[in-house]
Amino acid sequence: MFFLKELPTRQMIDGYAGQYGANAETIATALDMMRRASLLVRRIDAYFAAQGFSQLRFLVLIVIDREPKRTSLRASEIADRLDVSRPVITRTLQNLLKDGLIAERGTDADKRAKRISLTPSGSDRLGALLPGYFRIIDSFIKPPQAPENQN
Amino acid sequence: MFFLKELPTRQMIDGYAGQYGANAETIATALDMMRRASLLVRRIDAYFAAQGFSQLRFLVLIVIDREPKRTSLRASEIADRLDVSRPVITRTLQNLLKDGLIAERGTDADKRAKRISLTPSGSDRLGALLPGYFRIIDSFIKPPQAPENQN
DNA sequence: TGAAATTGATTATCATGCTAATTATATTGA
DNA sequence: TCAATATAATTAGCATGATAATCAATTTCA
Repeated sequence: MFFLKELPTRQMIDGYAGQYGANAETIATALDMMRRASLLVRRIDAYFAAQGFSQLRFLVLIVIDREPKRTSLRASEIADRLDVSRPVITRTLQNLLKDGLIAERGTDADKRAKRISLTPSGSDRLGALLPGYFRIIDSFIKPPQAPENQN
Repeated sequence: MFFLKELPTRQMIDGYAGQYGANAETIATALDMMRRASLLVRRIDAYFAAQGFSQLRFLVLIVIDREPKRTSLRASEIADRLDVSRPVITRTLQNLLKDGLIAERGTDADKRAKRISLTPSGSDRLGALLPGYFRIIDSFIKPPQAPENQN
């Protein structure tokens, strides 16, 4: 996350960056992108929090659901598809399991591994969350009224 | 942060979003922005962590340093300029104080408030961190070789 | 003017990210 | 073949984000 509310003016960036040979235009573009993305991520996180959920749990359900030709993934495959450390995957799966949104089965081939699949309840939950998720993203990019700054 | 490594194809987005009336193009743009920003924030965080620092501490130093015509800010003014909760500001200031990078003085006008200023050490630290910071941002936007995917 | 409300800052506690270390199973190769 | 190495997953413990509750000082206004 990028927490600076008021981005520096081009002039200010020059004052900092100019002496290091960085391009102020480039820096301004990157800072703006980070700030905008942070605001969007904030909204998305707030949306999931309001549903007693989290973006990461949602993404776990998504990667299982979207996998072509398969209904389950190993924990390690889920970890491969998400840019989050393994222990966080473990904990997130434990929570999803506790809530009955996924099911685990051992694998025959490798006794260490687990196959994770969505339960009907997990599918339902995912389906229930998707419309709001897309609505937030959609309205963020092309706002009905003024976006940004909610404080 | 947005943790999905492989963004969904346009087709896949249509499969999810189309039924909810969202524009797949818009969604794809937003997901791409979030992913790119997340990767950049990761690099920046790694940079500061390698220096035993953090992006937030850096931003605190920046907002004090860049304030025109003043050499100190109240804690609450710092909080106003950063999109982070007050308790996090308190803790971050405590750490910066412990490291001797900022100094605190009470205010005459309001005995609750604190005026925060950079120490020479804090100024030096900020100056030492800036070049690397801009270099990362600069090279992320226009990469010398291939960017993205470090795992 | 003094009780009520507000404000600046902090503490307590929780959630969620991380790395390092551990456990159990599989694989490799001298 | 069996010791060494690698891999899947977990546990332990830390850092840093959040909210709710608290304390002290200030401001408001009946």
